[in-house]
Amino acid sequence: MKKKTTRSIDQNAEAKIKEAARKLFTQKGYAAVKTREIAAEAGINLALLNYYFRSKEKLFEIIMMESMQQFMQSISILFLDEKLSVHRKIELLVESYITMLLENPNLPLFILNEIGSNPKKLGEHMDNPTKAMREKFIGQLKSNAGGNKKQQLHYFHIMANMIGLTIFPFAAAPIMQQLMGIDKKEFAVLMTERKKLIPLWMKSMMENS
Amino acid sequence: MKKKTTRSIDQNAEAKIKEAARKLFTQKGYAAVKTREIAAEAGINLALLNYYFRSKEKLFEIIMMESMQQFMQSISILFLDEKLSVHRKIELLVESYITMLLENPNLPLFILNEIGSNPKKLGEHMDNPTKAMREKFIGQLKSNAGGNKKQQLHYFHIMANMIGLTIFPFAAAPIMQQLMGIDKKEFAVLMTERKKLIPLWMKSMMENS
DNA sequence: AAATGATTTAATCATTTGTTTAAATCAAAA
DNA sequence: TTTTGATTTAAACAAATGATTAAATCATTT
Repeated sequence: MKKKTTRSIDQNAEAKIKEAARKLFTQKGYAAVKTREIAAEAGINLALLNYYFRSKEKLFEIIMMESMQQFMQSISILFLDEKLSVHRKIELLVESYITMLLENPNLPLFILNEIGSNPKKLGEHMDNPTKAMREKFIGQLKSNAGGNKKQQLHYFHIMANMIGLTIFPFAAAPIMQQLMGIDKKEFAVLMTERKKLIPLWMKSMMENS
Repeated sequence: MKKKTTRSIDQNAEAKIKEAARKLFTQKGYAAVKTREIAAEAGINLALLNYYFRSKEKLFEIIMMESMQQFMQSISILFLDEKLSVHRKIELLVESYITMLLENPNLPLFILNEIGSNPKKLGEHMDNPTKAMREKFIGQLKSNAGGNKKQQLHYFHIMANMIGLTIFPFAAAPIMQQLMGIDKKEFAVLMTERKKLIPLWMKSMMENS
């Protein structure tokens, strides 16, 4: 009995296919990517794709699930902590997200698209800890209406702003760069600046709304 | 000599095709939409599509161009005005954008996607007045570093925040709605709230950055 | 009414695309 | 070495897809 017989020295085909698929799917979306393209990018034969993953759709499902997890997992760990204040959580979330997005710049658009065309399936891609954390955070936001004079900002605005300020520049990077004449290096610097800036903005936003 | 012989009473085929194409393209993107689908949605024969517009790609080009113009035109008119302050311009822009996006909720994702995969073509879809206006506004932003104590916020941040706060909720609407249990009606109300809120947030952001 | 030219249709073509099949190749076990 | 089972390949299939063709239909002009 053998578990695995690695034939090629470099990297086994399964991993190469997944890597190629992830790159292409996140870049161009499901429909625009052809199976032959994935095979070529992976440097393997077309039939291998269906041998390892039963179909294009199955392969996509896997990529999608992993991307989603990567997207959610950045938060779930630290967000369950009861002792952290909302502001501290925002700091941690923004920091961790921007770091992750600098490595995976086209994750936002990919996920926005996929969920946009399949809103129902969102729940399936999320594990329970993630859901629990989200509930907790929203609860914490709602019950945070403490000693403020003015009425509390709707938690939708707070979530939308936090996520929007963090994620949007990545989704719009090509436009922004082209439109404002900024190259990839400057972009990275600016995004790193935002790790500190966004929490400040969020704070003043929540205080004098 | 005839200009046009409108056969069908309701609406001529050309317009119906364009309308169907716009709906489907903006919903699912170029590759995911099939010519037969457009024909069915428009309630016409497949060959008509190629009769009026030479090909799927040509049809898409038209939809894309019109969408882009719709997106840019909201701004170009009022933004050339020298006498308006930056803050007043922000108020006008946010107001006008949100109004337009409530009518066309999937325009943002559509444009982000298309430009994301074809950054070079961005310039072609923009007319000169639009470019002029953009230059002017950025110039106004840069030279606005007046009497502030702290150093001025990079204009990239200002643009990114203004556009992000305005547009992102629409791009992420399906996720947000699903995740936070908000229906379309509430969503519209919240977006309308943001017409007033975003300019306030932008102000405090630019003052104590 | 007949002619004209625009509009619309059904049928077909050629290519692309996802998937399958049957055979070849290779590494490890017997 | 031979066998065994996993891995890889070339070739082919069936359906989907963008586009074309040739004929039919309709509204208007003559």
